[in-house]
Amino acid sequence: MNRYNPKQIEPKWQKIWDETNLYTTDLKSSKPKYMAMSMFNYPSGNGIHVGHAMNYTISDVKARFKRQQGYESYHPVGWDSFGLPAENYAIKAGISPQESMARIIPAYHQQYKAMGWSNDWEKEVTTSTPEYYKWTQWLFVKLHEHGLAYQDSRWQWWCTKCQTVLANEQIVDGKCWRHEGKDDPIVEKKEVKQWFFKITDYADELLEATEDLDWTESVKLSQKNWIGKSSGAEIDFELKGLEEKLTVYTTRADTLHGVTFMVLAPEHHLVEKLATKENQQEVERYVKQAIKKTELERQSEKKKTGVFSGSYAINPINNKQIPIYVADYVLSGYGTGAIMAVPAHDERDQQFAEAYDLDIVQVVNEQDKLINSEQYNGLTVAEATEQIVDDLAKSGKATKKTNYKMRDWSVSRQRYWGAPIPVVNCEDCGSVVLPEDQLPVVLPELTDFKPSGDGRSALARATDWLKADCPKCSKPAERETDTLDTYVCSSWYMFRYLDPHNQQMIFDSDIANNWMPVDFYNGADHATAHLLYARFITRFLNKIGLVSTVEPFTKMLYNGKVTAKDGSAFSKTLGNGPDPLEIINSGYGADALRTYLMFAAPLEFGARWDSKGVPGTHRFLSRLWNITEEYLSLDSSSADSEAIPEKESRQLLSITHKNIKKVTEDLDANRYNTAISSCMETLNNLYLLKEKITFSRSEAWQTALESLIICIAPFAPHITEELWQQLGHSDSIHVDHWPKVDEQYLTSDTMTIVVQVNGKLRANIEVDSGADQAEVIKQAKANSNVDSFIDGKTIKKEIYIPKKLVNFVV
RNA sequence: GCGGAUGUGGUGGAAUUGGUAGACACGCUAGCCUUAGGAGCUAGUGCCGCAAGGCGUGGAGGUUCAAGUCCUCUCAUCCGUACCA
Repeated sequence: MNRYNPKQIEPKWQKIWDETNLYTTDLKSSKPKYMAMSMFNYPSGNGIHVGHAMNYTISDVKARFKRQQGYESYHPVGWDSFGLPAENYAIKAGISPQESMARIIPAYHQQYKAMGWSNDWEKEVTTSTPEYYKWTQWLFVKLHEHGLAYQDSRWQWWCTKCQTVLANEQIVDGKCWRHEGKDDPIVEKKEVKQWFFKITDYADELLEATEDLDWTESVKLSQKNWIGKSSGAEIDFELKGLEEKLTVYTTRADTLHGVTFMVLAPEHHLVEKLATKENQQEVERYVKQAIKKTELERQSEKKKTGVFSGSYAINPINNKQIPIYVADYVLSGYGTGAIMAVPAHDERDQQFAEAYDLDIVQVVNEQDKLINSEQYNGLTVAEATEQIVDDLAKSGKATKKTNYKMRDWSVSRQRYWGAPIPVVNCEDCGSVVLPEDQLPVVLPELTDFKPSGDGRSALARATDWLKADCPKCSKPAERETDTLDTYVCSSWYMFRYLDPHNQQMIFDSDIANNWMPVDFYNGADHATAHLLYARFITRFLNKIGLVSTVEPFTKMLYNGKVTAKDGSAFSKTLGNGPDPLEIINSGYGADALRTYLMFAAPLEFGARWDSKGVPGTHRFLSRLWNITEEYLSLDSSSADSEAIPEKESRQLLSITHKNIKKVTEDLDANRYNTAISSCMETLNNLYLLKEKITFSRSEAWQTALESLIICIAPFAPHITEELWQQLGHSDSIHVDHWPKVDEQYLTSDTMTIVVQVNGKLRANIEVDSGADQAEVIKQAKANSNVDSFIDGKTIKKEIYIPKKLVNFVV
């Protein structure tokens, strides 16, 4: 008998699948479609790690399951190949990012294939190729055309290591998302001219649609918090001795009588004007020092600081004079960058008031009613908020206003390795976006990829490339040296997967309308950034009529990460994670690795790495192999091999169909771990049955084995393909083979009834399936163990749960 | 702080509408077998107890014939977030 040898069969089938294009998707197929994918990979020199193995196996199992069920299933593959690591590597190693990608990506091909993932390689997408980024640039042009891309000079988070601007989403614990190590610097602020995408225009619809998404709840919640909608009002305060007004945003207009001071953010444009002569020096000093501070420093400072400006504002509700302070606990980026402070009802204002000895006036009592508020006394908070804003609005001093935490998406990066922003800067016309027919703006080849040193990217060194004629006035001008944030590339790649070679359009709308949204999407990261950007861009593509869907991903599963045995993260820098290829090559094979990762825990939990785990699933697969080999070695020529007794056949088919039902339901519901355990249980039962009943080349045994193998196929594609073939099939198990549950085998002649006395288990009895309540209770009482507990006692109550349980209360 | 989740054997984890707690796997124990291997097979394995039986899902109450599951309080851990006016 052959032993199970993954080292032999896995490469064999990988080669056959490749040669027969088994996983090439026909996007125009008449079959129902299914698209399952994981967030695509950022290729680095290190190759795949066990976390990738986890992510892509999840979507692969899904794609395989659907393909077996008869869907035209698409499991795409691509590379998010622009970005910093490749550029930094290029600076260090002295080879161009183009060159290093050309080396790295083919190595990934080998690894993906070794994992047995059913990717469609004909439609592979690489974001750093001009064929792809032409359309990333095109997207920029279109967004600009529709008023959703604009340029603005702003204080931006700046990573000194990357020498580039960062979006809020790219800051992790006050540090750059690429440099969050212990010795890495905290981010700084720098005023830079940037391009922005106006995602805030879509804030409301994104927020509203979030509720209905079939996504992991925690991601939905993060997105809601990230958008951070709040309803309030803007209120104008007149300034003593100044023409200008000070506008504040508040959600608590009801507390207007409790305002005892105003606070401006240090960056506020009125700070300079409001600082009186006596206070000027101190204000300037404070502002200078506050702007330098980083978010991390502000966080660690528990004490509120600030300075008095010397000026006063007039409270529009009662004309009282209120002192104006400058303090860094007020942020310039939120609301209007200025607040009305109500120390009695806001903790931060209270801390500030206590530190600077300012008045605290309570205006709301414990019953949430207004006090010390003149004609508004007695109103509830909700009533007063409404009425005060209405009253002030009559004289134009207040307007209702909705505010969002979410900022516009900054997309400019001062880096070489990205899609050039398709803009020409002309002395006369300013920044001019290129017309479509001048795309792509191809990234020039360079030898030195370091930022130019003047705040611009390395592209400033490409002197020939820099020269371009202004599309408006045709005068000589200079190209933009910033490139696009890589999140732009990844915000629309799922569309390109559907039409990767199209030279005329970003993608074909007919195909996209058939295939979008993606049915299943998973990943262990990017809850807010990428997943929000992709939703935004999809909505934009819908608005301009390119696709009928508004959401990119129907189902999003936020899976857990693979961690060390104690639950701690594998460190990238230490490289202490297990190497999937090493595990495969050591003889356990990809099937055992895949099965372990999917079996170890629910997908949302992630898997804890246990070095005994893969040997465990390898044992399971070996047992599947061995029983099949033993079955195949039975004599198939004799007449009595045809059939086994009806009762035995029924036993076999009963466990078989129970398993089919369980696995089908679990795969649909993404409960992979219990699907696998059901298959293990079924296999154990087959081993037991083989000793108890006739083990022969019979239809029942053939069906039992084949069904089990089909159910395991999404997890372990190689061994199942091999056994399928050995069982006499010439087609692939992976296409259009999924068994139907036959209900007749799910019922049985007898049922097991649990018998309790006073809620405690006393017996399990087997009764006829047709038995009624009286009959079941009669048999329950007849049980000797039950009898010993009820004998001589009065039965107060008999509870009967049909087909399940009897409980005697004595 | 706030928001969200999760607490079940030595370990990872199972348990439809409340109805046999611990499926499946790892580990461990004993026995068998052999081509002595990273094997394979069989049996056992929540805790206490010789047993009958009792106890048991972070803790304390409660509802119920019956609670891992529902309610109240409480503790712990993890994740997200960070002065959002």
